[in-house]
Amino acid sequence: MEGNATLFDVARVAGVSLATASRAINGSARTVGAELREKVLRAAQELDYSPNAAARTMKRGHADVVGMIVPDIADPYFSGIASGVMKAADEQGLMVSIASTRRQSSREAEYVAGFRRQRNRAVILAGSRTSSRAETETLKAEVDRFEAQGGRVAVVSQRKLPVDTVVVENRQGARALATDLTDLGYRDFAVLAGPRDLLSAKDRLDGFRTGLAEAGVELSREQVVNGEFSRDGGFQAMEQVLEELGGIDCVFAVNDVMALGAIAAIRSRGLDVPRHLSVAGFGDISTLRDMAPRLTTVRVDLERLGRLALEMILSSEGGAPRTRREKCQVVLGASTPGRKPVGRRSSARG
Amino acid sequence: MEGNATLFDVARVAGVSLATASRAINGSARTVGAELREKVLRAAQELDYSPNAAARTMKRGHADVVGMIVPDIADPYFSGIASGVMKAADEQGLMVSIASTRRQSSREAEYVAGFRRQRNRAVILAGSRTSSRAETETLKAEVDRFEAQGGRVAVVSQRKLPVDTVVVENRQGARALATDLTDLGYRDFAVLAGPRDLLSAKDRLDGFRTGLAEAGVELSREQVVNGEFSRDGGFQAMEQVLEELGGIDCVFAVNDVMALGAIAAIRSRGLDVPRHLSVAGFGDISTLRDMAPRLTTVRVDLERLGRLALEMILSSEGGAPRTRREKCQVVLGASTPGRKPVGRRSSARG
DNA sequence: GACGCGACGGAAAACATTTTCCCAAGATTC
DNA sequence: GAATCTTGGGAAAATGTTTTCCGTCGCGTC
Repeated sequence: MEGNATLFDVARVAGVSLATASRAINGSARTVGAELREKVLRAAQELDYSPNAAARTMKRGHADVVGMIVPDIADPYFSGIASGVMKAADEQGLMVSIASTRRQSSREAEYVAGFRRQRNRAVILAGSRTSSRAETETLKAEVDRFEAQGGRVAVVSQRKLPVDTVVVENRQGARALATDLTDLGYRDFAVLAGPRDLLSAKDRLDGFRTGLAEAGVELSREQVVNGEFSRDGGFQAMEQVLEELGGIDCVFAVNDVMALGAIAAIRSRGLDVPRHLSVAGFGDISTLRDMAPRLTTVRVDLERLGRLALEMILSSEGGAPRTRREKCQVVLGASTPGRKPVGRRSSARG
Repeated sequence: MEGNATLFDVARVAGVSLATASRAINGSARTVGAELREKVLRAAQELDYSPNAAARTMKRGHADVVGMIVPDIADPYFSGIASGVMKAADEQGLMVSIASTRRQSSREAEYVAGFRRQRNRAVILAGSRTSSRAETETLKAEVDRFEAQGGRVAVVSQRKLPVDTVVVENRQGARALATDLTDLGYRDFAVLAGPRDLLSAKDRLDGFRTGLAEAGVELSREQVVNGEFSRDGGFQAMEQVLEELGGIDCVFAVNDVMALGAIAAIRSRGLDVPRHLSVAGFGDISTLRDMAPRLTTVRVDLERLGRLALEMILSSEGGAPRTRREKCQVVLGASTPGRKPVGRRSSARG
């Protein structure tokens, strides 16, 4: 009971060779006679044998582990994706290592390097690519190294790196949202646009702007306020809007937690959503679905994104990187009731 | 560029021995002459050398990875704890592997075994212990094996296993909540009590009952409804309460997402919180802090729990298992306004 | 009855590190 | 000036698998 029985010990106890023991335990192409197999299995049981994954990894050249990098695991958006990855990984008998960059995207490259050291079979990068050229380059260099060494990489969000990608159709979703909101009668918007260099944020803003333009609505410079991609970022951006902007009837926050912060900011001034101001978000994170008023948002199937990314990686034959586009769907809630043509809101709808 | 340069290659290019290369790169007790070290480092850089963690693990006997097991990573409660673990792990240069049991606690033992195969340095079990004797036994057996092999184990929740534990003072918190609620004038409660065999759920119920008893309030059998530990579980349990129970003025859901489900159920009947019914939860998950009305709940510092668990593990000298108790604090919100002695609620407070 | 063949067991060679032991050369001490 | 110490380099063992290659045995075939 000194702790670690090795396959060698198992073989000795079972009275067979190392090769036979190995074949009996993890079932190779070669068959092992029934009684010997039985003996080996019994010995393993008796010795509390636990195969040393590190040794196996060394021999095979890769670990049956996939790494995942997220900006913040406590953000429901990413924990949703992670949940999908983990479910799919479990079905494939893979373990998942997760690293959180705490929203410093510069750290992604470090973690990719870390996963390379572990000889992980694959890495999934979730969360927005940035528009910073330098960062993208260092990340790309690290990703190349990872792939050169035999690993696979997939990204969930934008197609910015030449790897398998699950693209969230942020533009399409935000554009559809804009269409629906203008159909409801809104004309005067503010957008809480997240960090300037975050592509998801940027795409959502762009798509929204496109949708508005199709309805003949322009978005001026002051109507777009940047801020952190978090609840607090939404809160602050909203405060700025409330102080500097008048005549707004609807606020679009480029993600749900920012919308949450925005609503908090609005309420902290004694105003009401949607009576004084309507709010829409993006993502449809589950914890917010029961909020009153129901937040108008754009639904993204987060678990699905994660699952698709993992499946893509595993089915990949090393050919050209593939792209899978995932549509999103507008969910209208009471946070953006229809406006009467006159300019006063109807208070029904839910 | 065939992918993987080994330390041997680095040594060859630098014109030194394997031993020297190793010492230069990971800095052992032995010093290496400045110019040789320089040469080695340059060679490593040039070759894109990436140390093989598996080989290192094999030699050392343990991987610099900590495993973490949670019931559901998409639940903000656990992603909060995970976030704390990951932050602390990062500071220590450790990687984190996460496994989600999808609330089948019987799978915990399997994952511990999996982490044992990986030779992980430590495992953190988050989430409630169950009261099932059989499950606890198999888990304990697996934990013993893990420890026999040199790994450390910590648990976040109850002290049910003889390992380092961060105990959440569920009883104390729920009791304080009961005290506060009775002080506010509530007398007729329903408790949405979660699964029967989940200790966290059970402890919160017990503590709540104790607090009520101190105020002279009894909880009858019908006033306690079991259900899943999730939003949907809360919803269903609440529906049951609404159908079968009358005269209730306050509902205590043993966790926040259940409270969320309960509120949804209440509203789906056209009733209002807190006008028709007050609701309290447990956990104070961050996404719900901006909900209107503010949910009365018991705050648990989730990140802290995770951090403490990791620190406990690392500082552990293999002595007797230690226990660290973490208090929780009642947060009163507008979801449980003070009742007027007469029986009508004052509508202020928030 | 020699020959080929299928099935199955074993020896041994990797896989990439870390670390112990040995050794050489220069510095220090009496 | 010899003995001892210190400093730093190298050879090689050890870590636990997987897998290739080889060998053997029994059996069917011509």
